[in-house]
Amino acid sequence: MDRNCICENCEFRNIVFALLDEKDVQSLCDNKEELLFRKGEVIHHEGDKITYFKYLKSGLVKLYRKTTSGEEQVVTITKPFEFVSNISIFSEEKYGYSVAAVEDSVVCAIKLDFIKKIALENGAFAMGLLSKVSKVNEKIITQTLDIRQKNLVGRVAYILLYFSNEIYSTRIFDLPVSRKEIADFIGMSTANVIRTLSDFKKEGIIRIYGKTIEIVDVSRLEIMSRKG
Amino acid sequence: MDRNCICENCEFRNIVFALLDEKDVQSLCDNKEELLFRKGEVIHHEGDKITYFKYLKSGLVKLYRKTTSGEEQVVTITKPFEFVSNISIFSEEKYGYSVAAVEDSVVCAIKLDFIKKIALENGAFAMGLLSKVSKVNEKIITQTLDIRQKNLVGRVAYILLYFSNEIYSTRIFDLPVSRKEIADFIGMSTANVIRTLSDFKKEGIIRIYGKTIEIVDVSRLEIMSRKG
DNA sequence: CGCGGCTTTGATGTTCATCAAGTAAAGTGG
DNA sequence: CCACTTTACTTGATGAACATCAAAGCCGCG
Repeated sequence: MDRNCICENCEFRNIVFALLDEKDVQSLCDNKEELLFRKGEVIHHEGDKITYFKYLKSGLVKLYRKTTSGEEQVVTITKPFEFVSNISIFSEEKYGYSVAAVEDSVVCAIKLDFIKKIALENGAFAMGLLSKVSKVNEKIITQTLDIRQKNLVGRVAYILLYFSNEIYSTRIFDLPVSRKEIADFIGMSTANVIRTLSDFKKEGIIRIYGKTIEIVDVSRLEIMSRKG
Repeated sequence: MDRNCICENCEFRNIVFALLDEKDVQSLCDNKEELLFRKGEVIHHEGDKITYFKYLKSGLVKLYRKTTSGEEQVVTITKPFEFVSNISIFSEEKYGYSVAAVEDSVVCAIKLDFIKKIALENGAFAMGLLSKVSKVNEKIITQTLDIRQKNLVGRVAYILLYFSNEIYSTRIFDLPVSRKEIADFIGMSTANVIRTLSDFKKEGIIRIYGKTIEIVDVSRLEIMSRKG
């Protein structure tokens, strides 16, 4: 029982597992699996039964769903230590959204029953979960509403700033998704996303080398993001 | 201590307060306030400090926020027993959204600290909250994504079906909001919302008597809602 | 009964999707 | 490693969808 548990030092512990005692962290460790997904691989499909509490340890994933007309609608793209087994994990039987890796990703999966059992016994832990779930959902809602209020130019600018500020924290980065995926994310046509990126390039706001984007003029991009 | 507590029979008890014992329900009763808001009155503004756990007992409310360009963006319109002190109540200090009554409404308000205290001691109760919060958030996300994927005609059809099916459960009802508010909800211009309603009327899909709407041909409306 | 806000309709212009055709890039199999 | 195939990207031209503007009708309220 005194063997080492790597969960003890997991960064995620401070986010929702801070309030577990040693015994619980130990059995957490026994109940978890770490899974590697390569770029492009699907972590789960919408409609799959929810049996695991999953979160992203490293990499990058996209949440998406199929629309009635068969196209793909990207809900959000999210980085480590946000839930992956979004959104409905504590309210539904089945996933409402698919999740796929857009970069090589490591997912930590814990049996949902186990999480629920601990939460029932430990109100503080349950409240930690509640707070985290709220935060994640709130982010998605805010982002979706933010995007909705903008026009084409504003949306493309927003996405570039999102990757730069929220995901990579750097002015130069590799786009982890295709132009089409960006289009599915912001609800515009692929051709117009590309056109807008070209326009930004012509105006000297960004530089493009294939998948690599460099933001040259952050403040102008911010202005464009604030509506159009 | 054996005086009657009306909370005991409140319909909301079965939704999240089912797992409280008598003592807790009693002190819940002592800690709550019921507030009446007239149509048009604001229940709280975005940016206000969150101190109460609030839910709608009767009536109808809209969640909304101001966009950067100063317009109003309606997040959702929600009926009794959904949270009003949405969305960030367990994760933020301040409201991210305003809430206003669109019909005369009764709101039950309980000190948030009190709710948190109970949740910390009672994991089952906390899990009930978690489940309910997830469900409410999920609904908002799904609705926002559903609206986003539709065109003008589809959005107007969707809203009519939403009021008819989700809110009023009847084919003939009084619109609780102005045309402009519908426009702010579905992200289209007021003029085009009106035009589309007129078109539906001309085609015999609905009948309009001022604020009163009668849905004549549900199935055609459903077809229009499924994309355009 | 007159004023202001909500509603309606038409005309005009902008924004954006779609289509098409071509180029670059990235797999695939020999 | 090269030829081949496929998939992603790019750009222009066209038309559809939608916003905006303006003018008029309606309705409630003081």
